[in-house]
Amino acid sequence: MLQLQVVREEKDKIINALQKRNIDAAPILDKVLQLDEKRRTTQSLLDNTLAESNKLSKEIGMLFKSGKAQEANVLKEKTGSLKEDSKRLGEELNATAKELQDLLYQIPNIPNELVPAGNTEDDNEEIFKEGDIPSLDPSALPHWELAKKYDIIDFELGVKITGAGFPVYKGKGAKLQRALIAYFLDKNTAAGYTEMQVPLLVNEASGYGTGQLPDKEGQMYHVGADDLYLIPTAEVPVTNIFRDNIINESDFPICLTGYTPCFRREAGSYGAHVRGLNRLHQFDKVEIVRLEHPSNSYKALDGMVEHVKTLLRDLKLPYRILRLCGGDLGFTAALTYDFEVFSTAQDRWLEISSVSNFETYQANRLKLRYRDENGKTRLAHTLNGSSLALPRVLAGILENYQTPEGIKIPEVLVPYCGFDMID
RNA sequence: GGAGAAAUGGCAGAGUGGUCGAAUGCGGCAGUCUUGAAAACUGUUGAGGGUCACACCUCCGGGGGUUCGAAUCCCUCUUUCUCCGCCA
Repeated sequence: MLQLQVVREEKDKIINALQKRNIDAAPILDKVLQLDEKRRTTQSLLDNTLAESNKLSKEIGMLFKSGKAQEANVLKEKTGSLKEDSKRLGEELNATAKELQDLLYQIPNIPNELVPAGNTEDDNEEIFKEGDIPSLDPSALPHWELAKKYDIIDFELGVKITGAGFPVYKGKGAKLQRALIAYFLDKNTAAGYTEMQVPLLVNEASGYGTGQLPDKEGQMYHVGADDLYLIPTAEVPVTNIFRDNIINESDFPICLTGYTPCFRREAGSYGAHVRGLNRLHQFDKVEIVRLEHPSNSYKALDGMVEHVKTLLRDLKLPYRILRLCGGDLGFTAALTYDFEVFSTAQDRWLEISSVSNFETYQANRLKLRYRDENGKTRLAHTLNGSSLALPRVLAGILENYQTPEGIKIPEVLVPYCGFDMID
């Protein structure tokens, strides 16, 4: 959520910046400013009314104490109309504040100046590419065929138990998955991130805090009986650890990592793009989250990108990094880098990580602040990234490491797996 | 799931109708002393709105009510603790 103060002071700048998202923000910002004005006027009227009746109450108290009950009763009568006024003004204020809040929720984050203009994923900017694309045998298979051939992932079984998009990992497939999780967590921990295990269901306030609510509730599974949401990413519970917190400036940076399953309802895709592991309702992911001082958050973002690079380098997977364009940028992000692994057998890039700086956008909703050197509270910056999303890494490994003899295990994972070949 | 108790500032904890945004202790910050640190001492220290700055307003788990006036009384919800039951 944008800060009101920023909207007040930099309206034109915001309108300009949001054009990159192909949004004309002028009408909504005008409405916001108008409501803000109204809110403040109403607040001021209410404050004066309350001040008046506070004063009278004090006087009445004094009078009663000194035995002047009659005079007190005269004053009492005066408070009646003040009470009505303050009730009416209070309701008006609440209604205005709510309307204002709802509008602010609808405005996405301001893109960083590095964000390229553009409408779709085709307009994303490739900024880095590394790793050799292996030349596979013409008989090379996509991962869903390999999964069947070596009996390591069973999609039909998942359909029986739950439904489409809930695969069952079997034997060496399950073990490889567990190895990846352990490996990623170890790497993240070594890089200074503290490992956390967090709840997989969150309440409504947490959903609002990181921006999944309102508007995107359709993407999350909702447990109606208890009004809880299954997390779509560890970002939600991990970042919400700090909701309503004021932290010391000296505590920056705060670096956390966590492994969780992620649950996404993901409506509306089709064909090969959802085959196999490409798109699931339940998948595993290791996430990194950082809380940063505003002056350091972009340096931190670069640091996170460098860190994710090392994971892919170690796995010897060919990948590229994209800077997302305005049209593809997430609602809450100011700048996002996507990592994609090349799936040789599918002949396409698969997104496996998304690393973003949210600046103060989430922090404003979370009321996540720090105290600066003058003792003033200011909003912190939040960042997060996948390190990494498991299924597509798995797909990439299966497809790129396949040989006529079987699927080789990337060297760094062999100690975690306890085997070096799936055959 | 049943019975009882409780929810106050970063933490502990006082406050049962008016002068309480809230005693006190710890912690934090600044200073004195010290070569430096510790200890001791002194001062300071909740958040939000509002204002050029003040004034002023709101907040004692959430919501509602009684009252001229509520941290304090009433209703309700949530959470925590103790005991019992069930259970990985």
